[in-house]
Formats: sequence, C-alpha cells, structure tokens
Amino acid sequence: MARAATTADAFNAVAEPRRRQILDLLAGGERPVNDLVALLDLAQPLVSKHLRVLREVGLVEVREEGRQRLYRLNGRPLKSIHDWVKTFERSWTERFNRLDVVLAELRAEELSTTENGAGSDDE
Amino acid sequence: MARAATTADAFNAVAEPRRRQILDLLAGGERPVNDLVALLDLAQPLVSKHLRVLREVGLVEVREEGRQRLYRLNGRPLKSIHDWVKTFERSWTERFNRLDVVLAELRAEELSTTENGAGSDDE
DNA sequence: TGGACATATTCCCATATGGGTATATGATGA
DNA sequence: TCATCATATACCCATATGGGAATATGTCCA
Repeated sequence: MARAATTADAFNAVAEPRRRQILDLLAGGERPVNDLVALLDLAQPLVSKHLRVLREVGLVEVREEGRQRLYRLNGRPLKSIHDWVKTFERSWTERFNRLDVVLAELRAEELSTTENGAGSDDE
Repeated sequence: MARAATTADAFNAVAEPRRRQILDLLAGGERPVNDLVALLDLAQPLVSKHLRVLREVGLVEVREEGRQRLYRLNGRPLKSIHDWVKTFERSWTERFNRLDVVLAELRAEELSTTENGAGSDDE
C-alpha cells in the first residue's frame, strides 16, 4: 500500500497547503474557479484538480451558474479533525505532559527540601 | 513535484491513521516501541518508521533507557492544526454559511410575503 | 453556426510513500 | 566474548501524487 489517497478523508485532503488556501478563500464566500485561479496564482487545471479532491471529501460544494461553477465551503468534515486535535489541547496548553520538565521540577523541589546534590545528571 | 513529504509538517504527518493512533496511545504516557508494536498489532519496523516521521515533525520525543527507547508525546505542533481548523468552526457549528439554505429561507420568506410563485427552481 | 470564455479531464513524469522482509546497530546478561 | 533482546535502517515494490501541457466539454454571444 502506498500513502492513503488524498481523497481518503479530510485529514489527507487538507494536508496539501494549496487546498488549505482554497478553503481559506472560500471561507470568505462562494467563488468561481477563475477567481481562485487569480488569487492563488496557480494554473487553472491545478485549481480544478484541487477542487475535485475537496469536493470528493465533501469540503466544498458546487453550484452551476451559466458557464461558471461557484464553489462554496462546507466545513463539516473539518469537525472530525477539530475533534481529534482538541484531544491533545492540554499537551500544548500546559507543559503538563512534558515529562522531562515535570521530573526536573520534582527533582529541584526534592533538592531544595533534602538539600543534598546527589544524582546523575544528563539532559 | 509529488505530494509533500510526510515530514513536511504536522498536517502531513498526521494524515496517516497509524500515526494518529500512535499519538493517541502516547497521550496516555511514555511508552517503549515494543509496547506500541503490540498495541497497534503492526510490524516493528513499520512502527519505527512512523515514529521517525513523528519525531522529525517534533510530535514525539525519545528518551533512551537501557536498550529501550521511550517515546513521549509532544503536542505543540498540533496547535497549528488546531488554530487553522478552528477558523472554520462556525462553518459546521451553525448552518450559517450554507448559502443554499440561507437562500431557500429567504425565498420562502419572500414568498410568504409577496404571495406569488414565480422563479425557476432547480435543486 | 462559429468563436470566445469557463472549467474539467487526460496524459506524462519525478517523487516518495507505507508495507514487507532482511539485516544492521546497540545494550544486556551469561 | 557470545547469544538475545530492542530498535533502527536498507531494499524492493505498487501506488498515486502534484505539477505541466494539451485537449475535451459545455455555455454564451454575435
């Protein structure tokens, strides 16, 4: 098996920076492809391909209007990412799980209590 | 250019389900590789490779203890993902930006006011 | 009807993935 | 020093990526 398809899920779809940019732009509202082409300064076929991926994961929806295709954001699939990442929120908010830091603090505390300097030290 | 390297950033590293599992497990605390091998039911070399990727993006840190390597979580790089995704929170919390829905509501409202049924309809 | 415009699809290519299997490196204990 | 455990690395392979260029599809207007 190679890497999972970009269309496998929102995680993979969103791993591509260009696609994140597209979503950022669409957050401002519905837009035709050419708008995105101009704003991203990217070849039109590439934009279309990225949009296809985003569409397949349900991150964008299309609406036809004349010869234009208006793409609009649908953030729902991002919720799964949000939910997963949020699980780890503590791990960067507090230095909580930084075991090394915690241990260092404990040791420091212990030292100031015991007031002896024994122990092997390596960073 | 092919797809961005898995080690390009947290987004790419975390796109792989196995690596997410590893992080989930490490959220419970420091663990040696073999623990993960057992828990994930995955070949040891594969686990090592995934850990390498996670290490290169800074999502895990290692500590040597005898012949074991204890891996521990470092969630900080996940914050960037969280921050980006959070931008879109509204888009799934409220049906706010569902333009079609909004338009439908407006039309319904207009109809009940004007009380005439003109307009082309296509879903 | 033909041409310009808007978008999608197809083909080609270099690249690196994730899995598998085998082997290297390194520490421990007899 | 040698065998064993713990982990990492090297190699091989199928796969599909993202970009580029060319072309197909479809709509509108003269």
